Amino acid sequence: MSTESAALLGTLDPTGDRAVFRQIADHLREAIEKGRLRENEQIPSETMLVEHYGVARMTVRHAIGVLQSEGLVLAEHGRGVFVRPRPPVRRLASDRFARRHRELGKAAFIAEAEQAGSRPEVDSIIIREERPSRDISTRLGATRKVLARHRRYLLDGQPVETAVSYIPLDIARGTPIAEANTGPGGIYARLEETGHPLSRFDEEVRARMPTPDETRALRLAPGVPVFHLIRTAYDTGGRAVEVCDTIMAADAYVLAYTLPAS
Amino acid sequence: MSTESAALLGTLDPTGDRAVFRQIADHLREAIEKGRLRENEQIPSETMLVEHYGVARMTVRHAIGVLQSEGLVLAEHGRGVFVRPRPPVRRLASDRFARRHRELGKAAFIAEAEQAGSRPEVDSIIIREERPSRDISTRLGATRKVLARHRRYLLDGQPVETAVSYIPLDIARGTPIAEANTGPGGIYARLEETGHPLSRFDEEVRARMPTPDETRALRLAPGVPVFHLIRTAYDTGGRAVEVCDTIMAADAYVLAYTLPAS
DNA sequence: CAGTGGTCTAGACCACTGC
DNA sequence: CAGTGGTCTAGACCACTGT
Repeated sequence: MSTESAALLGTLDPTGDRAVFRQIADHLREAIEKGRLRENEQIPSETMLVEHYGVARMTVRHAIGVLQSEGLVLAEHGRGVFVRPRPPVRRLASDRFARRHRELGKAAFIAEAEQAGSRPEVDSIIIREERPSRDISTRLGATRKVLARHRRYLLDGQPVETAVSYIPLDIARGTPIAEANTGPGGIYARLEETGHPLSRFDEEVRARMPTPDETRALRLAPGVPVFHLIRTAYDTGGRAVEVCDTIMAADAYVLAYTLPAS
Repeated sequence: MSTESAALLGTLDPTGDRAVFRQIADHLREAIEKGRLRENEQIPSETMLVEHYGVARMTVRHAIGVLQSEGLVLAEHGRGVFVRPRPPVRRLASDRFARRHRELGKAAFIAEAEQAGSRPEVDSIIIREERPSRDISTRLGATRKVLARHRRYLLDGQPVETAVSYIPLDIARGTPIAEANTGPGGIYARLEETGHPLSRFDEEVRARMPTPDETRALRLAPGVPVFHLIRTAYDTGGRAVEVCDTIMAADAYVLAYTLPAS
């Protein structure tokens, strides 16, 4: 492997003012981008890089740390450092909450996953009454008591999304919305049955690095940001009847929207 | 300051198996989240943290590196490490390409910025004919030659967004679309005038960590992901007439969309 | 100038993986 | 067991900031 890495990697430029660890990171990044190192392939070990470049081990580790925080490689303790594969991507279409889907009788996530040949699961379900944060309360029209539905979604055992729905208590109490199983079509179908036909959803999208809690809940690799979605559902009377706060692993999703031109 | 930091920070738990640098990062993160360290406030210097915890300097630096990659703090050489303020956020509404805005005669970016009291600029403009990538070509219906319009947007001197528009050459050639200044309402207004009234836009949203090029072009701080938007404009005949590929600093934007319920 | 962060060394010991 | 990455030390010298 040592002759291979000599071809794979360049040599340091000692005159330039670019830090050595950055030059090493540049070499490896280029090898990945040019395809000389492929997905899931192991990059040269720290020992080999130390020998190849003639630098201290901490310098090599620093370079690898840069690539990790860029999301390009993943270190596995005792095995090696590997080029990160692009995970399969779920595409969320802007019509995913259209009524015709609800009428098919399955919750959106389950139906989509099964169609894609994945095994969907929902766990960590907590349903309880809460006093909403200021932000949630504002979005729900100054509501003071809500039903909160927490849950986590998994595909083939891999967590991909956590979500919390907030529904004003006067709407949710005594309905299947307060049950673990909300029945065919999910809570949106129940809202429409109980006097709140839906007119539209407003969705806000943010992206940021995860908190340690989110890293744990979604088993995120280093260098993977999260999408933070806040969706508000309105009934035909213009009342906000649900706010859904969702965190998703950004490398597992493409969000698709259609915007009107008129 | 040393007495203050003793109150600010906890003490290490030598029995637990959580690494020392993680414990130090946890203490600082908690201080930031609980508000004991405010926006733009300097955190204790490396020297102070070394004394407070009785560890090597590299250990303290590792802890600070964790917080940097989470986007919580920003190190300034020779000054100190500071709690990152949340930058002012631009909100992109889903009606931002509605015809009524174009008819006001200003490009969307300029109009929005001036209304918000910011000073908008556009630079790095490159307009040239290109052969599109496979992906762009597919989105434009297998077009083989396109006009590419590269540019960068700034607010108050701070770069916030880079964008490249691709327009099939048979549509763009000989029109103001091929000029640096496309005139009132921008290229969408010109497309509508030249036989391509617009019907809708499809927009795809991704988020990931930036490449080094993007870090430079947008002057991104460590720990800030980017939004990657790919928007396709369709005319009323169903033809894709433009693809716009945009990279935005994710900490400067909230994307807002409206989804239909029916 | 003193104080700050940035880079780098040359070791040490540990924990995990796979044979 | 050998080889890998993870943590940590105790120094060194440098570059930048502000007074």
